[in-house]
Amino acid sequence: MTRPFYVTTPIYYISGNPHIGHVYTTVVADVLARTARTAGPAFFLTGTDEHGQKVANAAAQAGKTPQQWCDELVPRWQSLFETYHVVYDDFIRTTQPRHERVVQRVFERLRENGDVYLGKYEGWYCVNDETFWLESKLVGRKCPTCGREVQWLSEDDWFFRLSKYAPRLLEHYRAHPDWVRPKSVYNEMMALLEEGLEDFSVSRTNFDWGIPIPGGGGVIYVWFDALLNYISAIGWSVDDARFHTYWPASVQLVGKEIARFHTLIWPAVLWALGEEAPELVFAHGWITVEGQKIGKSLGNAVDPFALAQRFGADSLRYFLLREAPFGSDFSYSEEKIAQRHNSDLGNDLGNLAHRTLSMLQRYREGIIPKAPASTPLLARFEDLPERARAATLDLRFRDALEAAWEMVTALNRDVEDRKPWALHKEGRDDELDALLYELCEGLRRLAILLHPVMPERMEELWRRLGLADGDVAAPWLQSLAADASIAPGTKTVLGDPLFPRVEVNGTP
RNA sequence: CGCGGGGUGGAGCAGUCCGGUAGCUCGUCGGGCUCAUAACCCGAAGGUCGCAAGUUCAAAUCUUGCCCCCGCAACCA
Repeated sequence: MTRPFYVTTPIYYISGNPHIGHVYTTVVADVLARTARTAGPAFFLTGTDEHGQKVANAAAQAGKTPQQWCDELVPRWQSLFETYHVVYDDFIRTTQPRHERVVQRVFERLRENGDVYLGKYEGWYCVNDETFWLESKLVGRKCPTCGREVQWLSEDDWFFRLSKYAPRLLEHYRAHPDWVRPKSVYNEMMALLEEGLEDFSVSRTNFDWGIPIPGGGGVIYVWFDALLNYISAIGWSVDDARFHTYWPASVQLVGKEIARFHTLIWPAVLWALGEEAPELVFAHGWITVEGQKIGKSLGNAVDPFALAQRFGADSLRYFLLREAPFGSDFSYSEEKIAQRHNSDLGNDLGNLAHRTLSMLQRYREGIIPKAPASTPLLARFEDLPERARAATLDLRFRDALEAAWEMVTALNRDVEDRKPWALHKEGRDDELDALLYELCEGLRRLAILLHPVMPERMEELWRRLGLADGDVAAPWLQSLAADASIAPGTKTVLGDPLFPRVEVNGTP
């Protein structure tokens, strides 16, 4: 029995509404989980990060308690993920007792073994950014990030002994050069490591929206709290058997700006607890608009609900995975989405399905004809599913999709080469049957192959092919076996185009 | 000298680690086909791979210097 594939997204900080970036990470995790499930069990965790001063402030401004504020916002995130056909196995919230209990236990454990100790924290503090700044970084007494006044703060804090783990981190990085990807992030983290690491404060006393420190003395630093979600959700210290079924995680997805928390601090905390570091942390790039970072302050945030409405959630999923090599930044625009949608999905794949089903309707009353003795084209793509799955689980989504499109192109070309309309006119029925069968079986395989990326549309294609609901997500060993090919006599349905074209101009 | 990424035909990108005919998508132009969502198929034009020097039989790819753009730098993926 293979170990389950455990994939996580960062938990999302709910100080505002979700945007396309949140969809990005979560969809990627969903595609990984769905792909892993074609070969075995998987567990996909996402959730929300609800503590910290920013949330407290936002709630206060809205005249609500922080808990009320979170309770009202969480459903919005969940419905967004639902809109994008994301199916997670668990959704953790850092305000849930199951999480708070674990965080406190971790804190106690580390305090006992000395990895958390009492020290003094002093410095210039920016309330807005919840950040301490070195005097040299300040811009005339103002926060270099947000430009607000900073204040001098001095407090007794609990510290995590990160410095102690620097040698082990260095060793781990050298022994596992692929544990942080892409390479650029690995290099950056390696550089930070070589500069040396300092212990950092894991408690806060100037506000109280957080998990109380056992024995009093403020609340636990929100990042320390948040990181632990990855193990609290799977039962660390509560259900050891369950925990060890999943941990260490197979892939932890993060945005590149939070890579250091996940690749320097996180493994150290895990080691302090006697646990293993995750197998892979992948820090992906940013979606930019015209080369600019998306942000509320820039006013260029796009409502992801509206995008799904306009292009279809599956088209967006496809776009996000296909557009750029996973890891690098990529520039997003509605024109680009429309282009991908129209050309790749509408013209290539959608049209292939439509012309095939249409010819089948016209020439064979929609019934799958008898299977040909051999189909060289299908044989040529025999290993495509395995190649695509390997690329996907290696987070090379673009390569996986390009490989799938080679088959789409080959099928379209085969139609031109063999001219079914002529075969029909000339009454060459066996040849026509063979071609139509090959096209339908090709579509069946594409539906299986592309289902993790476009679950809803591929299920629809599956139904059009007259196949049984649910089987599209069956294990590949089963659905791609030689005897699983589409059965002659199956009744298909033409239907409307799967990916109707959208106008490219007319940007709202 | 804070760290890092990038500059490749009109646009967006791959290729650079492990030197050896510069590839993909879109767009443009020409042709074919008619089953199909003005979709599909074939062909063509278009690049001295940021600049300069070096190494080499050979450099987008290695070395050095320079120019330009962009991220990160404790909580916006």
